[in-house]
This record gives sequence, structure tokens and C-alpha cells, in this order.
Amino acid sequence: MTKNVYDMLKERDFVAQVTHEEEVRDYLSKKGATFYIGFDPTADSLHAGHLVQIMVMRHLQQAGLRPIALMGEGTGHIGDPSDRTDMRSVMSPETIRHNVDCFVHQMSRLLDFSEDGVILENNAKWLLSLNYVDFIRDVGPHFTVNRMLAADCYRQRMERGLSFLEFNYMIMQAYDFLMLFRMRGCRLQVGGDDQWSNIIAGSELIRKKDKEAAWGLTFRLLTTSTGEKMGKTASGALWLDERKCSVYDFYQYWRNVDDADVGTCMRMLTLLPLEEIISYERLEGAAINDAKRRLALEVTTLVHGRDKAEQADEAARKAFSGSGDSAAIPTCPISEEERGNTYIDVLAEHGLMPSKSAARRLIQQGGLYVDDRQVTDLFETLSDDVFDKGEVVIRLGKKRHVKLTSSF
RNA sequence: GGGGGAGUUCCCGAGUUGGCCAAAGGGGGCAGACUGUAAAUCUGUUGUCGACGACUUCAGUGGUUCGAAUCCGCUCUCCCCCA
Repeated sequence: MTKNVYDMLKERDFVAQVTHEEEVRDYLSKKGATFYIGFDPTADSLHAGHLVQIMVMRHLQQAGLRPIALMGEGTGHIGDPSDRTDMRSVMSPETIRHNVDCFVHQMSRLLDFSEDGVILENNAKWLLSLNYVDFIRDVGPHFTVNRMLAADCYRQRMERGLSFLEFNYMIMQAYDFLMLFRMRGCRLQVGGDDQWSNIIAGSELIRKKDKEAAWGLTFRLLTTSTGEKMGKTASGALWLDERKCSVYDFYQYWRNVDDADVGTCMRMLTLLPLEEIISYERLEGAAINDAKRRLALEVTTLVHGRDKAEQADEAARKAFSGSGDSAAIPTCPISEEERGNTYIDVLAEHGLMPSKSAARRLIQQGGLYVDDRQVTDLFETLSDDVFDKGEVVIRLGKKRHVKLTSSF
């Protein structure tokens, strides 16, 4: 047995479940063998979770396989109930369309869509024009409601309620797999572990309808060592779009992961050689910070490019240890009219704090610093440095740094 | 279609003999201590504001009352049982 990509994925902690280990392993050793991963256009930007999927694609492509990135424009009209307790809100066709466009745009920077690269597909192509009766007569007989209800992905919805619309999601995804098998000879679907039920539904459909072999492989969801989903910030998902999450904040997210999670993140989200990762994993105590810094730099580079990643790294050094270039620290433009306003007003006004009350609390609790000087006076007004020097760096709490700049 | 139950602050969830409720408790968030820009732990805080007081909240709306999250009418939403 020679070492192949499958083993590599295992070594890097990706693999969660496989339908048929030997066959899949064998399939993955074939040059040009096709596999697909689906992307649900639920937002106008990819987020940290998608990064895992993208890395898997890159690794497999590197190994000579043919990846298909399937945009779920069609399935987006239904909404995947997997792994969630609440009902998805129904999105308008325009929104879904727009989200797909955003995904494709972002992915073009992360994946190789060239001639021999990743194939882009969109299930709107075959799903939206389906005729209901024809469709259920075609695939319906191959599913039993009994089994579907027993599926893991629906279980947690049994209490809260699962609409018939959402219930159909699994069948749609199974149909996608069938279509890609017929159109592209794709015999393997890969996805997050929450997709397991949907994936096996597809491989079974191919077996039943076309009497052909098809397999599924899921990779671990990005979770913390305590089981919580990673890639969540206070305000929601960790977006890859710079406009929704600054490069600096993105960098800081990874710089701040728990000690216990650094290794896994490195394995799954960077292209560093395994040996190097293992040596990082051996670090202990404060030295782990070196690993985190490397992790942040690598992941940020992947998403935003080397230059921006290095700027973020510089800015972080400046913010936390005084030396470095503060260029990448998030800025907040202050207008001339604000000269003389209190910090409470300024912080609330620019959304740096959710309300004046919150800003007031921050100061009362000693969490506001201006140029490393703690603000103790509740009514202290904006430093003139903002206008005279053009900028002043303030710190909110232990970790948030913001550069106030004059905007004229 | 018939019968029953429920809708509370970011979430879960107390509170319904009307005042002591801006509303228990937990989670989460935020700030501080300790540290390594980690975890765990501890402390404080967590509606808004011109702030030891004032104002707006307990699905919506209209009432009863000196006074309502708590009582009554209507509306909306959700759940459950029967059909």
C-alpha cells in the first residue's frame, strides 16, 4: 500500500466518515477521478467553515483529482435543515443568485478554475426546471420516508418541526449527485460531516437507479476541542470577505484560538508540511504563541494574500508589543465636527460600542486607553492628536485596537 | 374544522392572589484580576439616556385600575390532541 491522498487527509485530521474506505482510497489514487463538494449560497460571503472544504479541494486537486464545486443555487431555494434546530428563512431567488455570484468571485481567488482545474457547476441547471410529478415518480420510489425520518440530520428537528419543504432537501441533494455522476462520471461526494445523511442518500440513489458504485466521504467540522463550532465571532460568522471582516480581525481570530486547537487548525487550514506542524504541536506554554502566530499568518495569507497577511501581522505586533507598523489596524474616520466630543459619544456614534451606556461602562470599568493611557474621566473628550497628528490609536479592553483618523 | 396550551430582556427560562419588576437563575457577551493576545478560575457588569434620577420594555392592540409582565376583549404567531 503506497501512501496516497486519502492517507494524507487522514493524517491531517480531515476524515470523519467514509462509506467504503478501501474503494474510496482506491478511487482517490486515480488521476482525473472526479469528486464534488456542494456549497450552499446562504450568505453573500464564504466563511471560515468553507475554508475546510476549499482546502480539501486543493489537496485532492493537487493529487491529480478533478474537483467539481457545485453551487447550490437550486437547493438554496429549499434550505438545508441539517445540523440546525431552527427553520431556515426562505431566500428570494435574487438573493440566492447574488450569493452564488459572491461565492464564485471569492472562490476564484482560492481555487484554480483554469482549464484543467476546478469545474464549476450549478444545480439550478437541473433542479429549477424539474417537473414535480415526473420527478417524484423518477426518484421517489427509491426513498422510504421511514428511513429518511431516521436520518441523523432530521433528528433534532423532530421536536421543533420540519417543514415538508426542508424535508425534500435530502432528495434534491441526492439527485445532484446522480446528475453529476451521469454528466461528469463523478463517483464521490465529499462534504462536512453534517452532510453525511445527504451524501449517502445520493450514493444509494446512484446504486439503485444506475446500478453503479458511488461513494461518500465526510471531513470533520471545524470545532473547538470543547465541541463548539469554530469560526464564530461575537457578531456571527468569520467572513472571508474583507468588507465583512477586516484582514486584521481575521488574522486576530486565528491568533487567538485556544491552545488545544492550534494543531488541528494548522493541519486543516494551512498547507504547511505535516512534520513542521508536528514540531509546532510539541511547543508548550508561552511558546505556543509562535505556533498561533504562524497559523494566523498562513491562514490569512491563503485568504487575503501574503502582503495583507504580513501587514496584519505587523499591526498586531505594533498593537500588542509596541513595535511594528500600525497600517493594518482597523481605522475609524473622525470628522472635523467631532472635535471636542466626548469619547462616549464618539465610540457610540461610530459603532465601536453598541450604545453610549456601553461606552460609559467600558470607561467606568477601566477598559478604554488612548495611546496607552487609561481614560478615567467619563467625560474626557477626543484627543486633539486625531486632528493635529491625523491619527491616534485607542484600545478597547484587552484586545481591540482601533485607529481614529481624521477624515478630511 | 373541533379542543387544549404558549408567546418575557442576546438565548434558555422564572415571574400571572395586580404594586416590593428594568424584571430571579443559568448560558452567552463585555470589563477587571491572574496569564502567554491561551485555557481554567475569581470579581464586576450586561434596556436606554442629559445617570444615585428619568425614560421606554415583558407578541400586537384596545380596555379595567390610583397602579398591569401579571386582570378582561380582539388580533397575530407557535405548539399539542382530536378530525
